[in-house]
Amino acid sequence: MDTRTTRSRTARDVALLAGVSTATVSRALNTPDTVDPETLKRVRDAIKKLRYVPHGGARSLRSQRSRMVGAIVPSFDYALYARTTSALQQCLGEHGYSVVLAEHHYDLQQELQVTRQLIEHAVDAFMFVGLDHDPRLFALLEDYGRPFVLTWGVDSDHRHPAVGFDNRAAGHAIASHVLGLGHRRIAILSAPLEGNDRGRERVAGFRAAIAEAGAPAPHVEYVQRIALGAAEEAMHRILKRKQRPTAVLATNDVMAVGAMLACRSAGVRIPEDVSITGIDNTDLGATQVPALTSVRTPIVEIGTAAAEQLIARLEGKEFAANQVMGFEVVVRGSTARPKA
Amino acid sequence: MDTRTTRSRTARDVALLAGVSTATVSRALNTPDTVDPETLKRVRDAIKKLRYVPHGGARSLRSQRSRMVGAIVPSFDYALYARTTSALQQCLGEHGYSVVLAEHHYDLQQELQVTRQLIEHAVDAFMFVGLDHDPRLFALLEDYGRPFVLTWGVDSDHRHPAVGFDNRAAGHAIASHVLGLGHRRIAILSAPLEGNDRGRERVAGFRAAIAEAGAPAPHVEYVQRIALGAAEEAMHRILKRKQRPTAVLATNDVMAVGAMLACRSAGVRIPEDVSITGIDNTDLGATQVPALTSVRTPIVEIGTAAAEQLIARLEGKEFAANQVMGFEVVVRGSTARPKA
DNA sequence: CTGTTAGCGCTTTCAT
DNA sequence: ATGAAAGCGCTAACAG
Repeated sequence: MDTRTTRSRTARDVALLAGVSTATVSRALNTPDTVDPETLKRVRDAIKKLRYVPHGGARSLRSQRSRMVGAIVPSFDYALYARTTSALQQCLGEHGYSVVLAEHHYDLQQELQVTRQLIEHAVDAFMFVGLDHDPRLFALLEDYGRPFVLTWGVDSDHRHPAVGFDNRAAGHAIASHVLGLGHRRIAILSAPLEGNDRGRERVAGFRAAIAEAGAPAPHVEYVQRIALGAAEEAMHRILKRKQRPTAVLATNDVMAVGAMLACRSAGVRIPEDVSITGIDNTDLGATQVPALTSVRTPIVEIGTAAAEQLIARLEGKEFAANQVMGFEVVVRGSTARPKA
Repeated sequence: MDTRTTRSRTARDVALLAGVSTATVSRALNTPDTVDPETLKRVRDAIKKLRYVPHGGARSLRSQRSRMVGAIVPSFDYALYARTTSALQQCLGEHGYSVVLAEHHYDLQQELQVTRQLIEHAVDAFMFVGLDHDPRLFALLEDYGRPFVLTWGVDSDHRHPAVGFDNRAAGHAIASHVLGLGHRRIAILSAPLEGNDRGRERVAGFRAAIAEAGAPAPHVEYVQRIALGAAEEAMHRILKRKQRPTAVLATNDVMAVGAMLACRSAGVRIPEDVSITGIDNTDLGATQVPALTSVRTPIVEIGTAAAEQLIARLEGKEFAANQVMGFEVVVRGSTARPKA
């Protein structure tokens, strides 16, 4: 069964109604200033009357560009990527590009797969999250000449265009805050690190700061999935250890809030009994009682910068391939000096 | 500058390498069982070797279908739509469809605009949120023969396919819970209602329950945007009123948590001084102290059902156009009997 | 400024 | 089971 039988209006129909050729219809659409104002009006009227929408497939077949950009994120669920993508869309939309969004659930194989699918749909350029990717992904993008930008990290070797911030430095900064309060027995609550360079860098930053301060090496507790429930379970495991830490550094806010839930149900007071920190400064963390100490990361700026870079490249303009943005530790009620 | 110069592999290249015609390449891809197993293998090897990805534009030009589905939501930011869309993608992905996501920021004009853009990109079918839409949207979809499904509501007149739940009943249910606790002086904290049938229905449900209980008509305070800060401001306005309500019904969890923030900063205790309720049962609300009383809505089920319906329609199978799902009031610590 | 023409890469008859 | 050939709707090159 063909559900598409109704599609009929083509440039030909518009041309007929306006009394011009299809070439003129095309010009009216793409380079209106090269068309006589009167003709232009006739064409536009015909377009409106027929509710004509050009066929993007035919267009991309011919012109080799679709004006679509793919944004491939780990998960829609995590509010951060939603905000970044939203900013990306906003900016690209203003320049006439559509955004095709896909998620890969932290599976780099699936990331490769969906990218292939989007290349098939003639997507012009890509935004990816993080620096860790399957080598075949880069080969594919190279093969098909698709510009792309990595986000949420800094590629210090400048092997690929990337806009983001230094996750290791962010981890270092918030760990330093906690160490500065006097904590020495510290645990790390870590998201799964496979194919997750952001998490890995953050943990590396935690460890570096702890080592520099001369404190004992931290226990690292891994969380199965980036979800409140999983983080809560992991925190319960931490709380059951004989040497309970006085501070817990989580690799992101979701992990940290999960830890808070565990403390509440176990009757452990924050920050009196244990200090907790997140990273990313989400609403989820900021609205807790006590409010979560975290790192404000450049969520929206990343999306905007990524969009601007891609637009520049698609239009053959100059662009800054590698951009490093700032972050800021936001101290709130979930951290305090350790007792005695 | 052409950034796409690298694109070269076509069905022709594959055909040449495999020693067959392009027709056979096409068959190998689309109807493999009609191709000799040996030939099939040769073609598949060639495809792999050349890293060939078919050109979707050409395909959709010829076959009139792109295997893309558009999901058009008010905002990526609000976690709910992200979850629904995620479920939609999951389900469609398993059937070989890609999802193109777009947001319209509660602007029905812009919704029409992006839909047009997606039709241009040959999107086969659509999911929209809510029942309120520009009449021209339906005309456009009709014109181009694109199946669509509305979500997050029930179209009791069955004018359009819709899967969701009864927002009015949900509002009625949670208001009844609050009334049952003995509250009579009630305020409503409402999201902007323009083009937002979900909110409107929820408020209608609140009002109906209040009227049925014989309580005085509620004050309705409008929030500028669906954002914590805006809701917090609105709640401060409520708290400044001479007759302070004993309960506040918010049209969703974000509004409710914003109200909680205002109470905290104003030293108003929840639930002793004021009870607060949300709708949608998000993590944001569930993790507050006290935890937010809310309505669990069928977030994931909606996405899955929408996907299943669209797949069925695209494949010409039977489908249930209108599906109504359940919800459930989740009572937590943010509601209690009013004092004295 | 506008029309004619060719062809983008693919699928689909129609032959064989 | 496979190939030859036509053509989907559009844009770019070339005339005029």
